[in-house]
This record gives sequence, C-alpha cells and structure tokens, in this order.
Amino acid sequence: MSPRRSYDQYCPAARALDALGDRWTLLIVRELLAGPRRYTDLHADLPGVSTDVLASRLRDMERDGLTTRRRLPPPGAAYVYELTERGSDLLPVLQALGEWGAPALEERRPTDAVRAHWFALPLLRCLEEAAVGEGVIQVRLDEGEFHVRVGDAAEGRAVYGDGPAPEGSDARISLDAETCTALSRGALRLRDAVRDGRIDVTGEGTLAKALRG
Amino acid sequence: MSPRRSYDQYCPAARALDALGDRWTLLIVRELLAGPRRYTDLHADLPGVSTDVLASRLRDMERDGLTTRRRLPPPGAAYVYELTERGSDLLPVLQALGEWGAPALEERRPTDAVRAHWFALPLLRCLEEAAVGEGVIQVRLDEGEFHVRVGDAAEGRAVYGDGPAPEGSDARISLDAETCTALSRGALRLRDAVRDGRIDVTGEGTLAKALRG
DNA sequence: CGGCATCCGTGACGATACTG
DNA sequence: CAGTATCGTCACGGATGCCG
Repeated sequence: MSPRRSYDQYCPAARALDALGDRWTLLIVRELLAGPRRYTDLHADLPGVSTDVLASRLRDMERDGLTTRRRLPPPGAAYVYELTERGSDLLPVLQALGEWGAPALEERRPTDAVRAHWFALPLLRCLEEAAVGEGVIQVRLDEGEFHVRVGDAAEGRAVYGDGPAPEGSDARISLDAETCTALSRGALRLRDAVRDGRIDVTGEGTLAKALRG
Repeated sequence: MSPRRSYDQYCPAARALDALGDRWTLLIVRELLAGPRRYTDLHADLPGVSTDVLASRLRDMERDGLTTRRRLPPPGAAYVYELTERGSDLLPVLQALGEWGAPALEERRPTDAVRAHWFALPLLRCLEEAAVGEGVIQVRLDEGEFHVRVGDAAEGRAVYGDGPAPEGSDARISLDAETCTALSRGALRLRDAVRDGRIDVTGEGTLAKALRG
C-alpha cells in the first residue's frame, strides 16, 4: 500500500517525502495539476508506468488526501481523479523542481516522450515574469494544446489546464517545443521570441497586444 | 549505479526527478545544505539508510554534479562531501517540500528521529517573514545547535549551517522543538513566541533587539 | 575507527496477461 | 475502460567483513 516505509524523521521535508517520494507520485501530481483525468488518460501520459503501480499510487494518494476519485455524470460516466486542495498545494514543489530541472532539457534524447501540457508550468513562469497582464492564454504546440491563466493575483487553484480553456481565452499563441524549452531555460526572452517570429500571437484584446510587445 | 531508470520524458520536472527521485537523495541534499559532512556524519544523521545505499547515492550525486568529494587537510584528514553550486540550487526545492510537509509535523511519533538543523529551513522562513534585519543568528535547541543567516539579499549559498557559525553570530536564540514546529506550521507567530517566553533571545546588537520586538 | 564492499532476505517495480 | 493477477527482476534495508 502506502509508504509504509517512512523515513521516520521529525522533519517537514522528510514528512513530505514520505507521501511524495515513491516513484511516479509527483509526476501523477503534475498530470492532475492540468485538471481531472481518467485512469486511461493518466496511463497514456505517463509512459512506462505499469498499470498496477499506477492503480496503487492512486489508491495511496487518495488515502493520503492528495486526490479524490469522482464519478462523472452520464453520458460518458467514468471515474476521474482530481487533486484535493492539499494536492493542489504541491504546485510550488513542482515549480521548484521544474525550474531546477530545466537546464537538463538541453539534450533531447530520442527516447524522450513529449506532451504539450508539460510545458505549461515553465511557460507560465515566463509569462508571469514578463507581466503581460491578466487573462487566459491558449497555447498551441505541435504536440497538443493547453491553456494558462496569468496574472491571477488570487494564486488560486487551476492556473493551467490541458486542452482549450472551457471559459474561452483572451489570447492565443503558437510556438514549438524548442522555443518553449529555450524560454523555460532562460536562454530566450519572451519579447525576443515574439519579435523573432518564434511565437505567433493571435487575438485583439489587451492581453494579446501586451504579448506582441 | 545512477538512475538508469530514467522517466524518459522531455519535461523539466521529470528531468529533476531523474536525478533526485531515488530514495534518500533529497535528504542527503538537506544534510549537505547545512555544510560539508563526512560519510559517518551523514550516516549518523540519516537513520535507516544502509551503508551501501548511502555510498551509492553519494557516487551518483557526484556523477550528476550535485556534490563533490574533498579531502580535508591534516590533521583530521578525511573526506568530506559538499554540494556544488548546482546542488545548492536545490534550496528552493527543499523549502517548497518543507513548507508543504510542515502540517504533517502535528503528530510526533515515538519512532521519529530528530536533529536540530532540520528546523533550520523552516525557522529561516519565519525569520525572513518577520523581517528582523540582517545578520547571523545562533539557534540552540535541546537537540543541538545551528545558525542561520537572515536578510542576506544576495540569496547566495549557505544561508544556514550546523553547529555554531564560524564567523560568530549577531544574536542567539534558544527555544524547544515544539516551538520550532509551531512556528514552521504557522500556528505560532515569532512575536508571540518571544513575548510568551517560548524563545529566549540573548545579544545586544540591533538584530537581537529586533528579535525581542 | 572511518569508509566503504559484499552477501542476503524482502519488498517495490516493470511487463504482460487477464477480467468485470 | 479500468483496473486485478501473476511473475521475473531489481532496489532497498540489515548485517557483516575488509582495508587503509
């Protein structure tokens, strides 16, 4: 079951690792930060995880208060997993991890899987730093689409999600994964990427105008 | 050897977990954030880690650029392990983990080990938030002593360390682990703890005066 | 004595097959 | 679709031994 193998240390970081240290756990959190997911979706976006391990992690995470399992209303009645508030509070952890790991994206190995929404967190950081304003930005990569909510002072939940934003978007940008990587590594600034045509911005609102510089 | 078991995902967080996801790795980083340590010291402050796993982790971490192994000059010639700059960059990760895990410190199990410097990071956050000024504070708990450097705008390396500060301290405080926990959980404010006598402050500098309120 | 390497039992993990 | 069952392999934890 759960991390019966506790570190048994009276230390906040060790306590966190008791709940998060198992393989795949934090990556499942990363997936669910993009919104509720079904078991099969999780399995598809976590290449390499075996079915039993995924099921075991989801059980442990629910037991530890990180996730809940909810049955979708018909039609399409299925179970979806989503983060609790406690689980959503892990956003800073994923951000810190991603920031530290960004330099390691320099090399792109042929065996590496790619999903569009994996770039949501790094890109969100760039957009926040650029202070382009407030609103929802729809992002299109070759690998797929996602959306991010920038400038939300509430610092509330669901700052980004997979696919198009249900409530619509204030601006749309299109770029490739390489540009995304360069932005997240700090090797490229948002302004320069837009100026060089590596980011295509569509939309007419103030947010789109701000993105164009 | 090293995480031969990569997640094989082109994602910054996954790349970070490739290097950090193995058991004990992040706790070794936590230890080394308090300063260089010898193998035996690490083994003593990480109860439960087996000798071969510790040696293996230290080798992997050195290979991944997180740590270096240096021979101390005689007398007392021994090897010490210390973080590289890349390794020190993990401070935000440990901070985020610690902040998230702090609520789990409510229950203190009898099997839990305790070390004084494990409270350094949480306490550092409290002191930074209280904005008491700038300088080095020596902290004494029943479990041991450590020191923290507050208000250092440089945000540089070595914001805290085990034992007394080599360069001396501007103020000294004495408190118990329970008070430390309450502070890190946000259940107790620094001002109130000082006022209630749960923190004893000694020293005459501006930093000590600021701590007294 | 500090710094590991070796051996061994157990449990976690990964892949495949199978079921409601 | 959403898992459970089975199995081989590897990583982990504990103990011991070696070597400077």
